[in-house]
Amino acid sequence: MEYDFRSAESKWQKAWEDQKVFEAVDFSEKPKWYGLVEFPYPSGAGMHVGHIKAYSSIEVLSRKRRMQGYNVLFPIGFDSFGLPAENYAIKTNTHPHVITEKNIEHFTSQLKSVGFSFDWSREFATSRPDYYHWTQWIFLQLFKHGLVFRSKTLVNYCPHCKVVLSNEDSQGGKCDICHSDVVQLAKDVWFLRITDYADKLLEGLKDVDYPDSIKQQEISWIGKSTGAFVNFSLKDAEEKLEIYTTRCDTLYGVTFMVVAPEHPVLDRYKDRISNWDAVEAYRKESARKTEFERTQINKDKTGVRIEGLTAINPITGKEIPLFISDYVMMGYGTGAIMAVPAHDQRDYDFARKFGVDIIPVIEGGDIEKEAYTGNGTMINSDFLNGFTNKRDSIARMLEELEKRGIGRRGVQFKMKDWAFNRQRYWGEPIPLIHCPKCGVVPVPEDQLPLELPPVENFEPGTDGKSPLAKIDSFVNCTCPKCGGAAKRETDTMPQWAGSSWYFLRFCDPHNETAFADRKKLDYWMPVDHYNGGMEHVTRHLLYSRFWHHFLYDIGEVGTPEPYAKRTYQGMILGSDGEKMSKSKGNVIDPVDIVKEYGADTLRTYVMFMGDYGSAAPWSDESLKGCKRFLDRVAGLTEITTADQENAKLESSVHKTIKKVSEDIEHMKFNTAIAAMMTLINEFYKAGSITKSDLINFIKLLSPFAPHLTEEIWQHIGMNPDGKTFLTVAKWPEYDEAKTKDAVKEIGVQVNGKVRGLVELPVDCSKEEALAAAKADENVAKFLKEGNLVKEIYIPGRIINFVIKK
RNA sequence: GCGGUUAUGGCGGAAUUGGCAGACGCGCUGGAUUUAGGUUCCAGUGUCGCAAGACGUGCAGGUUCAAGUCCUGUUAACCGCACCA
Repeated sequence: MEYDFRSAESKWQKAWEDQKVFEAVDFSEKPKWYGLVEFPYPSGAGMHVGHIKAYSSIEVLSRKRRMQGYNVLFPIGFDSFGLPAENYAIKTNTHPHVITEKNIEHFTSQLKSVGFSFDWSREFATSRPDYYHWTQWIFLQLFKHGLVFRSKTLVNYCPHCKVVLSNEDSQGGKCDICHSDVVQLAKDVWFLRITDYADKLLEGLKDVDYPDSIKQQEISWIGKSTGAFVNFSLKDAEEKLEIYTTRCDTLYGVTFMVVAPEHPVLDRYKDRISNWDAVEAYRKESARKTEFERTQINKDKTGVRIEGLTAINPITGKEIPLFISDYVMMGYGTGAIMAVPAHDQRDYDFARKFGVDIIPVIEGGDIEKEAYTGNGTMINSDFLNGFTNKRDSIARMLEELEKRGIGRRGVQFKMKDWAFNRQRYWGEPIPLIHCPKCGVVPVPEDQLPLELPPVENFEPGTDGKSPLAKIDSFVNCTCPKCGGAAKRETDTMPQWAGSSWYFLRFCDPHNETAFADRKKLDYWMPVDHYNGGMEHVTRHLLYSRFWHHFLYDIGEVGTPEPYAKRTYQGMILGSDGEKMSKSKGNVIDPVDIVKEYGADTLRTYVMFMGDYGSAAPWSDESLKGCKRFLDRVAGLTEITTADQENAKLESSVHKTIKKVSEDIEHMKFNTAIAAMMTLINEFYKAGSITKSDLINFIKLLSPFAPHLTEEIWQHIGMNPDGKTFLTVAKWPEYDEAKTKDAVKEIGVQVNGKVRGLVELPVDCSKEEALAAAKADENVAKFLKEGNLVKEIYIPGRIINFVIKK
């Protein structure tokens, strides 16, 4: 068959679109299937090959589901708020809206050229008011339920981007956008209380089908630990200093305390601290350090002893010294610790440097050399002496602490509340109003969307305020509560806000009276299969699960978890094995590939290049191999000349249907394609095939190479009216009986080494099998070398003779 | 330091879960077609060996009739978190 992919691909894309083949129908007799991919940020650079790989898995599954008779929702939209558009706007003095819409248009045509079967009728962009109306609405619900709060605390601040960042956006002490070092600044910040949902986010993982690697990463990010809060008295003071510990049973070994430099207790006792100058100098120094310096260059412990304040070990009553040191973080626990130098290496290092006592309370190790962190019998610990099990001694101590009223059981999370405001223009305005009389007042829901006002200059202010702060007409407003003069919040939401609920909007994208109709949500949700990048596990995935759990709690959605199943794709590396980057010059533009080799070749190659979840380098040669395969598929029409089904070929076809069907389900796309390559090799070897063989073959290939197979389908007369598409034809079924061979060639081993091959009926008896094996000349030769002591026959697998020499 | 993942030809990777290691593709070698290059087609291709055969899944042991797969120890690489009390 003559096949020109350039004309055929655009022809079929148009035909599918005209006939609305991929539009999902709300409510249907068919079973529903909701497949989701992470909607793209419409960057000016356009589509990346990574997008192709990320989307192709759900694309293939969606196409297969349609052929299997499902009502499929496979939507796409744009996550279009964000810094790149804004920075570009600053550079070129163009409105980010204009740039964004232009990029969306460009991205749309690129995505369409690959032939993805998205339901474009549901497309939306998070930066359009009809969408962010509802992002703001959900924010107001969070506010009304006490999950939004403002607090002046130390936050991650990027001096380059001039924005406050969430913990998730500053992992490793680097700004996620520009990779500058993040500094700690005390700022007034809006937080979302994601920590209130820490337990639910942890528990919810038990009910979803995510790979362990994803679950583990979420679990460690949430970082739940159980332990105890213990109150330490300060000598001659009312105040108690509370600490958090996971090993309260080592309390007898506590010989000093350390508080974080930022700990507020110090200010309250300023007058009593005789070396206040030294304390303050140390505080200033650690404040100046970046997160990187504080955590990475930390081998040498530094600190200052606080003169004039003494703590008391609540269990022994002994006086112990108090220090400040930046190895204690204000952001975890209470910002103060009890130090057990005998059994914690950090405390040990500190104690050695500052000459504090080291009292062992667990037997074992060599305290002269290092802290002992292993298990052992409790010593020097009064009522705990003799305990050998950590769990028992902790339980016993907790009991004692509670009895004496000096401590209690407690839980801590590493995860922090979500810093939710950005001092930038291109994001959802936070719908809150500051009223001098009423305090913080939410914008009434009927006034949503609170639209972004036009701005002349997108540059963030040097005063750490958003560009919106410069627009008087936006800032000045009346308080919805008292009607007095008030000021609007001028910060916007972070980039992650819009994507925290977008999968819900796809269920009802044009709704003007609600974020989505509840009946439609109940029909489509949860997402059956969500594929995306590993880099979103501790951000988008966590954030969106949080919002969904919240919406569930307030009765807006029907399930706590939004995604029934989550998978991820491995990265496509440059052909040099390095991560693709402009500076390395190893970037592959998928649009170039579509133009030169066709969308089908690109799609097939991306799915064939290796294990879906693993990184794999790009190879032009392998890509050409896939093109060759598809050309051979096009050539199949030439050999579709047989009238009679060849039994052997028929069996191969059925085996392949089974293999491809199962492999797609398990996301083993590479072996699915390999099986089709094997089959086509058999086809050509046989010389001729039947029309039925061809139809089954193109059906299997259709999800991967939809254009070529659609063209063949028409070519062989299966689409007479131009509307009977292969794309929605019935997925082939296999006959289990025909996938089973009557005879099978199996290996014959002597002492575990293969010495021959015999062809045997699958159901043949042990006697027959062994006889046939022994008849093999080479096997017989090896059997002569010793006495036969054992005969093993596993039908269909192996024969093994054990001989003794 | 903690958690996770991985290690198989020249390369990307297979192996129905303990049963013929290297499917499929790339590359390479030889041949055919072609004026040549490219394309296409045929044959070959783990290593050593003329062969018989021996060896072979990071390394060292072990279990088993049989180990890429299970167990013990070990090394390396990658990813995530990290002074988390």
